[in-house]
Amino acid sequence: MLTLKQIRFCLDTMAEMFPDAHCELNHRNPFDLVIAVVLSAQCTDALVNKVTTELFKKYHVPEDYLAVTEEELQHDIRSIGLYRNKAKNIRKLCEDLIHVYGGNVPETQEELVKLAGVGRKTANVVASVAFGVPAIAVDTHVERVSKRLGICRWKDSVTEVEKTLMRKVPEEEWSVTHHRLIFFGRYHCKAQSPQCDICPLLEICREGQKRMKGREKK
DNA sequence: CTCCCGATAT
DNA sequence: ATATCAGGAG
Repeated sequence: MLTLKQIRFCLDTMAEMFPDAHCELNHRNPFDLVIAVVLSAQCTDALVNKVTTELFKKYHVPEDYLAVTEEELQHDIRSIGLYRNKAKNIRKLCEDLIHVYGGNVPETQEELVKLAGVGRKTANVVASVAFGVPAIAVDTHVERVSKRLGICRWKDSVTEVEKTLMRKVPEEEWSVTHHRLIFFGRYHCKAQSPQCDICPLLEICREGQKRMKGREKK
């Protein structure tokens, strides 16, 4: 496990590598963001943006998603994958936004997670990006990077990864750290081809050193 | 735990 | 051909 000082080194290095790490899901307002993040489950953000470019021209408010049939919405998001679940969730989510929240998106994680298709990770992204609430959403990149570097343990659940990060990173840095971990994971410490050979964190990375050793015997 | 699922990289 | 992608519900 990394020391607090080593974690600091990781965060500072990632800040240099990705000084402009930010939310890459296109959106005009909190409502669009909720839709985009729900759609982004198990799907690249590039593909989500491709779909929402057209989707957001057709749908603007929760009522719009209820004005068409579920089959039509499925068709409009079909290239995303998991489109049956997502279409159903989005419609239920829009109903609740209208009936419980007066058509507005709630601002706290507690309220957000009650919405259909919105789990802990999505709630954190929306609260953080749309409303400036300090949060660390643990997605596949944050989890993989935290485990490879040794910020947390391999066996840790997503909830435990989030707790560990919140404990070891100052609250005012939660949101930027979250985005830097994602960029680091998405563009450098990639799932299938991590760039260990040119990684500035190799000296403190458990997994990276293991991988580089396994490569010498070739 | 399984299921949902098309697009893309490897 | 297979792994992976800003996961969540049952």
